[in-house]
Amino acid sequence: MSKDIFLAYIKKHIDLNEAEESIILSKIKERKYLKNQFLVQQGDVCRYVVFIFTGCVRSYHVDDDGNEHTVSFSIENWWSSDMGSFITQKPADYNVQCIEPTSLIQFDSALMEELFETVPKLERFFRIISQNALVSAQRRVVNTFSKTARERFEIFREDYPELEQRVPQYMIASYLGVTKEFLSKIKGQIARE
Amino acid sequence: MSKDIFLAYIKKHIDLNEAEESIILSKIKERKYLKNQFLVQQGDVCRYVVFIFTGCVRSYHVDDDGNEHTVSFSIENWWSSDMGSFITQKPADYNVQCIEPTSLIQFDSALMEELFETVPKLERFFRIISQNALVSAQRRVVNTFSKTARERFEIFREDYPELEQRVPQYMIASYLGVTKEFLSKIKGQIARE
DNA sequence: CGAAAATTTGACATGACTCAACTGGAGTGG
DNA sequence: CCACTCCAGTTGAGTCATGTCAAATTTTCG
Repeated sequence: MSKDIFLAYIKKHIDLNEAEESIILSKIKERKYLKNQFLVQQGDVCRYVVFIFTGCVRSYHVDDDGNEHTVSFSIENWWSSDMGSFITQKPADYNVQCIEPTSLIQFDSALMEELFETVPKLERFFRIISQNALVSAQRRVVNTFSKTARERFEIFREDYPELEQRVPQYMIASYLGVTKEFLSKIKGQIARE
Repeated sequence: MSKDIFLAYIKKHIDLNEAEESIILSKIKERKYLKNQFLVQQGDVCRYVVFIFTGCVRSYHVDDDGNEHTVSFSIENWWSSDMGSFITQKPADYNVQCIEPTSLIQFDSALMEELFETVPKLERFFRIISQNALVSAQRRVVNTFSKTARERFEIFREDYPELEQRVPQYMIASYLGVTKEFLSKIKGQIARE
């Protein structure tokens, strides 16, 4: 059952006993979204952090010129949210939208706190997750500064080989920080070699 | 006393009782570094996370072409480390170097785990800290993609007004993701207005 | 004071963007 | 099942933001 996926995922990072497992199972439930549905819209307050069973979700910011900038793609066994908005309860900087039909667990603040109280180990779990995400985000900053668009694209392909198939090219461009036209030219250039 | 700064800082995020405070105080001690000393060198394994009382520390990556890319500046009441290396015990991607005489606390893995065991609330504390840092890092990625170098510089000035005085310009340039020459031209342009 | 480091400035080069036109599916509906 | 539209992707010409390199100037500090 899909909730077990979640337990298995937690147990990659911390140990859980039976009691803790059943507490967690009792508090979470699966929810489904359709392709193109929004989990958060930029400007709204983000009420949930989600854990994804199946599907794919994109977080992106639309700037003053109307250009989209993809912050992250989240797929099976990963998290998504506008954390800044979730924590501060201020308007979200990002849209969070399903780009496939998606099945997930939604955690609101109350549920989070309840889980932390009843299973304090989960603080550790989320600490570890957050630290890992921070390390990736910093690496992305450095890559953006030190690599050309083409290199970043090649790294992206290696790091997330499945995503290139699942995600429209213009979204990948906006994740890499280039225009869709330029990414297309890069692909052309690679193909010609 | 400077260790109290650390307690006060923790207490901005979580509550501590007397017992917890004294446990923490008993386990930490101040250490001083001179200007230009390295806390970590790229390629070494990072053994510490540090909390800074006074001074300033820079994390930066040197790429294959020999160019520096600043990941972060850390000053009073903030953290520094190569988290990726600290967590995985693999060679560090970053240099972490004092750019002022710096007084700090060093936490190695053993001390971290000991603190987490004796004061479990600290897991929560570090979760919160990490989440906040993640939010900033993501915002930085989006800014890099959506703003010009000049805009990024102006945002930097607003966000960290003190740093511009304390940090050499070429390091700021490498934090913003531009060359030192180009940042100089931006400043010239701003001054001329 | 003198040497090294940091910053400024200018000429030139280029990676990446803009805009506009074109191509090629993937629906949709008549 | 064809015609039409819509959206994604491609391609090319021209432009711009930023980089490179080298020289000149200023600041820092032993």
